[in-house]
Amino acid sequence: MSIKPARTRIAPSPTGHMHLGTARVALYDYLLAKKTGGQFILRIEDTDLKRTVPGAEQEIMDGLRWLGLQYDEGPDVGGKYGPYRQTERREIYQAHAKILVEKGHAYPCFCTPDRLEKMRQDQMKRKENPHYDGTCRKLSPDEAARRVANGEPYTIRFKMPYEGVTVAHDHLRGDITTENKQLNDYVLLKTDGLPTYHLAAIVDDHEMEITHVMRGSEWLGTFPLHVNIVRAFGWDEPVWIHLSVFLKPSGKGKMSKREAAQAMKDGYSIFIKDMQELGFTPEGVLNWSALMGWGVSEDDVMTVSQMVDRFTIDSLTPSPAAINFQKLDHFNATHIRLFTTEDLAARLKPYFTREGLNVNDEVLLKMIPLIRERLVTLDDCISFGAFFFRENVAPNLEDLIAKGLDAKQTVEIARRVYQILAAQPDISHERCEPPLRAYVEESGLNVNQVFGFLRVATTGQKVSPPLFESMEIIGRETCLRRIQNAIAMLEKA
RNA sequence: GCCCCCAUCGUCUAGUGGCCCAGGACGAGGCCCUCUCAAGGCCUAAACCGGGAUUCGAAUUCCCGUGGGGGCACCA
Repeated sequence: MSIKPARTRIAPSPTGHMHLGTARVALYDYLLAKKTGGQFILRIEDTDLKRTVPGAEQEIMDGLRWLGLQYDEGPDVGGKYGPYRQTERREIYQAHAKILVEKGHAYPCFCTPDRLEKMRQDQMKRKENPHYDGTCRKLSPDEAARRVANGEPYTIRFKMPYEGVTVAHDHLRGDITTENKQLNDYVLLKTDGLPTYHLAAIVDDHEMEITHVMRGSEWLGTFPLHVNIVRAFGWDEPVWIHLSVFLKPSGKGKMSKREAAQAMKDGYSIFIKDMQELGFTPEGVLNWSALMGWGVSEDDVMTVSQMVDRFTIDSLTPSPAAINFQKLDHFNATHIRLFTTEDLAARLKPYFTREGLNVNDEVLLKMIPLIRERLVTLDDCISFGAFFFRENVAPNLEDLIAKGLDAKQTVEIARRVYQILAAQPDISHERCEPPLRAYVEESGLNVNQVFGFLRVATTGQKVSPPLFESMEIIGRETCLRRIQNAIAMLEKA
């Protein structure tokens, strides 16, 4: 691990919802920057005007902030390497494209999309690899300049060597050798004057002094191109790290729209914006995604600061990883148990409020220790603890009836239980459990028959936090009233 | 079709020639604890894709298959 401060960047394009994969790369970028005392940068790659969707940029910024991956430089925070939105940097790319043309590494191309498309069709028909045929590469500089001056629309293409090989070095995969004839004269600058990714990313990474480029392995195909562009400029290369992609849970192929929809049905998502709503925590999501593609030998529950301590780019893994949502549950639940009561209270409150419940802060603080280890997602607090904040509960009659008994027999139990509890000066755990246990003993009933009734009567549900601790929080008056209601229900049955 | 990448339990991974009859985590199963549900504790099953080669010795190196993934745009 280099001790020199690293400058890393996450460079998403605002073309849709922020994906889990983006979050993971951002996390690694963040970890490396923090570990080395460097900077983590957000750059928006919005050069495809047709695909840019309104709000997507904001979603990315919100997503990063929600995750706690605050960038040191970016469109909305500034920085001395700005602007951080590529559409605001078009002159920079045009100037650089010009440099490449002047150095003989690029050339203007006047071929129309129609001609290109026809050319491609012909090549396919002849079973050749689709590639630019080099028509405009043969143009003399003078003629090219004349046609440009004439106002003819043109693109700038990179002049890829026809012969030889390009050796590009990836930190995780070693040297990757590609025959140059496999490569293409890619377009660097489009007719609209905006750059393609290939030019924009390379220029920006250099201009912004990015030291480590982490990106998805879908860029491996054009990796040799990028390396050639850097070399054509005569610049130093960053450390390149191509991360593997995420596969769908079955491991067969990457996540598609269909899988994303299925995940949503199961209460999961691959989009960051959904995570909070589904009750996931930044800690859980981060810890989970960190471990897909990063090999940590043991004790893999980590906070972000622990991740910073342990992170090295050498421990990243190159193989594709299947998404495993069960593991998300595990990490989420584990982190929830690590939160302080106060912290958890603040995080839970919005979910209760969302449910239309009026939260009493004192009660909230008291009930949290009871439900904490039962929560997998934050919104589970509703099913486990909504009854704490309701005036009345509405149990099902069949749940109320003790197992193996009928309504009539249960009424007997209920009355007895009421009597016992009403006789207590308070409804504390210490006070209530012993006499109730004694009653179970002498009546010959089993614990679940008695406690089960009480649980359903007081909480309204069959599954709840520990009974006596819960009753203590619910309070004497409310408990007794709820038991009375239950008795009334049973009597009517 | 062509090119590139990847390959250890079902899944995520540790392992950089002997420490490995392969370790951890999730998940699964069992037991304990127990007022429900959890949590927790203990235990079990579960993997080096196949074939060659190098070596005294290979999960670890090299070849060839096979499988999987990605790419072949004036998209990123």
